[in-house]
Amino acid sequence: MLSKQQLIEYSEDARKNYVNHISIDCVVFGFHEGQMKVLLLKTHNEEKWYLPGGFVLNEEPIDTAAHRILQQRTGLDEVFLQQFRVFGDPDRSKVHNDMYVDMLPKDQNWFSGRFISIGYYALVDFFGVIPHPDQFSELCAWRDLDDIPELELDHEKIYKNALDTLRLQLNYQPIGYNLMPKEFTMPELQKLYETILGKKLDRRNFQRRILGFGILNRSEEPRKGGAHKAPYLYSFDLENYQYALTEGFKGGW
Amino acid sequence: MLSKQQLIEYSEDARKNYVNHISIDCVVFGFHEGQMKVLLLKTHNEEKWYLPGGFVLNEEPIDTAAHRILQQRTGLDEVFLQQFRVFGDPDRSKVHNDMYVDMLPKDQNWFSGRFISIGYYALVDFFGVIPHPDQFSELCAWRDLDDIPELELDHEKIYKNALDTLRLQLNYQPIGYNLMPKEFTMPELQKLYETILGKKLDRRNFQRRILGFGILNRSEEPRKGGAHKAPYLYSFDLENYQYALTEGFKGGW
DNA sequence: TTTCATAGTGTAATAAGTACACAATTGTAA
DNA sequence: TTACAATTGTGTACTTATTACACTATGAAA
Repeated sequence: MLSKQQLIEYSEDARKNYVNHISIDCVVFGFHEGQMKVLLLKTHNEEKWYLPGGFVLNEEPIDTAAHRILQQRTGLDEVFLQQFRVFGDPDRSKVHNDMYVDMLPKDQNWFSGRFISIGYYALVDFFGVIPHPDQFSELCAWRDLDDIPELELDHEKIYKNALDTLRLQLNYQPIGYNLMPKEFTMPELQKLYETILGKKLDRRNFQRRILGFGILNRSEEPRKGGAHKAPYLYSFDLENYQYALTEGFKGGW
Repeated sequence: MLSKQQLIEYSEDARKNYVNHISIDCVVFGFHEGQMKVLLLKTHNEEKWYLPGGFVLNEEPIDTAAHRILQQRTGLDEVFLQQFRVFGDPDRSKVHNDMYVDMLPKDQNWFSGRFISIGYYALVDFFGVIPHPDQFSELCAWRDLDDIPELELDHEKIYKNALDTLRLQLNYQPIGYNLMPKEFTMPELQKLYETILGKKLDRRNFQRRILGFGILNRSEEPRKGGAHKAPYLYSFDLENYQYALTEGFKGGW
């Protein structure tokens, strides 16, 4: 929560530079040590968790705004970003309206009105991210998919909706390129799918299917290191990957 | 285009009642005589065509706003409506900004600013619709999918995006209930799919597939009338249809 | 009653998805 | 050095979906 002085400054700046009534919320997915993770913010001195978000500059395309917001939270310039839904319940930001209602009169108070939020989800390279809290937060951190804290406002709804969308996308888009390192083993890639879907997959069938997409190259040298047979290393065939991204996997009708 | 007096009245009303910077545009699909159709508006004394659209009331959920807007254009209370994408290019409403810029000072002019538009598509019963032009338009009319005029602003992009989304949805959702009459023949339903997809399908395979979804009931009595074998009549099994709507058709992963 | 238009139906071939088991390789500990 | 544990690579039979394709049936009009 902002102090009165902070609110005055924030509001003045925001009212001048941002499009009123519009916000952006991002669900940022990363993958590390066999676990899917989401980037969350925790406010100062409170156990209140939020999705990273922000507003749209007056002359800024909304996708650019989402990239800018993510750049600020993660340090990353190029991420896979996709809008997936608008959240426009009139009461969705009521908590924030009420929080600041007494501090500033309505016509000066950035948080006095309703915000309709555009939901984006991002797939990012875990190691590329340097989490930066925003001015409302003391902490910006990864949380495991199966250890998400209670989220404020309607952010749980937004997060769940993003995950559902991502699961659906698995059926007609490749997604690993933005989440995996350059080289990876088949079991590692399988783990990514399993953690997104929240269920186990059959090793052999997974391999056949994913290879069938034709977006992987196998390198000659396997990776050694464990007390077991050395797995092959794979990397994405960028050309085919890009093609699959735009064309989709299976025809349907 | 509004006259100055109209603009003053419209702006005053809109600025009081609607959420600024947000608009809604609807792509309304109907089906009649084997042709997929879209509902379009034509402005007074000009050959300018638009998608039906509107704004969000101050305390109104966005889905409700979309329903209200559609109710005003079609007279229909219950339609299948789905948001599919946000269009937020800062220049997208530039033509309208410029059109009215000299008539009213910025702070009073509803059309002075940028509008970020939430795209909805609707599937409606063709015969239920009584098209009502809005105050900008002299005509509200159905146009065949293969005879869409040039559209103003970014409405062509919105329309095409809606159609693409609809085509994708065919793969994991039933869609006919909102477009077909109570009873229909298999060839009629096939025509719907063909006109959405813009291509011919095989009769026998279509039938097997659609029956496989388990959302159709066949009535005993066929429909007579043509100089050919009388086709069976089908209707949707609402319970299964509803289930398929929420659960989707095929599993994928 | 013949003909035309269009509906109903089935089957073989191919491709995709599922379930399941054994052999190979690496590092570690006996 | 050898046996073992862990985990990888690979193949096959079975089932289910998809595709391609052709004949028979019926109702109305000539």
